[in-house]
Amino acid sequence: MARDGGVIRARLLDAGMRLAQAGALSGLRVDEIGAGAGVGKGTFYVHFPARSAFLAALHQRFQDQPAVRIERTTAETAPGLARLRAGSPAYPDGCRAQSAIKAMLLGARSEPEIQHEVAAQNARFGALVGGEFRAAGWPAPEHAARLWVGLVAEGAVAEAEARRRQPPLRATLARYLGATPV
Amino acid sequence: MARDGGVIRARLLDAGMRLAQAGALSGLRVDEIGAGAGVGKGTFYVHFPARSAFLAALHQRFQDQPAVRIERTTAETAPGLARLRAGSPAYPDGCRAQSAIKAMLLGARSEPEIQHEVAAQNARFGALVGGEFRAAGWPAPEHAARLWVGLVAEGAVAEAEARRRQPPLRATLARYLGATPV
DNA sequence: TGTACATCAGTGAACGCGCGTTCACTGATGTAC
DNA sequence: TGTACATCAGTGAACGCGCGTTCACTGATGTAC
Repeated sequence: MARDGGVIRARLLDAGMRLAQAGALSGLRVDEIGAGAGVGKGTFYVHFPARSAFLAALHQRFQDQPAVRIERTTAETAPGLARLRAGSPAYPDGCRAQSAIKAMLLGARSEPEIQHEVAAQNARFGALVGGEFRAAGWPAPEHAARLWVGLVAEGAVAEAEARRRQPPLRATLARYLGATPV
Repeated sequence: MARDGGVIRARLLDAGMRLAQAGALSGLRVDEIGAGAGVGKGTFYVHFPARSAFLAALHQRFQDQPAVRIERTTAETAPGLARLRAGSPAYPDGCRAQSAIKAMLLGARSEPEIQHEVAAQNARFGALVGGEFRAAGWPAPEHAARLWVGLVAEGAVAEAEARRRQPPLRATLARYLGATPV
């Protein structure tokens, strides 16, 4: 594992993502994950102490992608609603490049085994967004942030179901922020 | 069952709600439900053909309460954003009276066994809300409606976690609709 | 009123299966001399 | 270069447990005569 740079571990995670496209996180089976990665069932436990740790790693890996994308997009914008408007499309874009969105965004929060990790992730994200609302002078920035995160996630799920970008949906998102496009 | 007016069936559903407070829907065990209702495990199958049917009934029963409440609240308001503003607090209020909100609102959509029923419920709700946005002249009323439903649900979950009404959160919800309170 | 019989909700032990986890083993790779 | 040994990722059969579902039985209630 140290020697091969984590190739098999990565392949297991890849397989997990692929399988999560089809169903919920709770539907992932250890042996299917192994089979999907082209390794035996026992190999799974060489790389992960338990199924729940795998789920947590999978979720983390999923969230990394939109997070990185948002950072890159907004690095040079000043805090405030403008930055939210600039950064929010990055979230569905970052998700859309991945396949298991619905399982991740809908299922993860209610998966008891990883609820804690997921909540932590969301809180970190919420804190970031809260800063923007505070800079914009909204009266209850934490609440606004929480709702906004939920809104963006819902939008991402909708795009995932439609299987393509939905500009009117993104415009509607922006409108919720207070912009009123024609 | 016909004779007793469905008392035991109701007690099973009550027990299900009570148990769903603690964990996810997927955590509900048939024998625990029976025990919670004070009946034997086998009795469960006298009243429900399978566990999945029970989950669907539970979710339906949960959604009925906010639905009724919204109808009652908005019956005499004209269509449009005003009606959304008037009706939306009814949703968290209707949920808050119940205990299993998080399981219902977060978990149900990703529970493969009842996904279909849940989606149907949401669609019905979304169509209703879509009418308001259309009346208000929003450019993409279906998208707005879907996002709004998600937003209200997220707000209800947040209130459930806080275990009390959150007026600033509700004000923030209203603000997303375009009102800009001081 | 009393007796025999039918019905059916309720019961919980037993069944069966799926699946996460373990473990003794294999064989490839690295190291010492 | 060759030999012996150590290490450790990979393997899959076997284990064990939890849990949904079944089923033969009980006993209360209703009905016929």
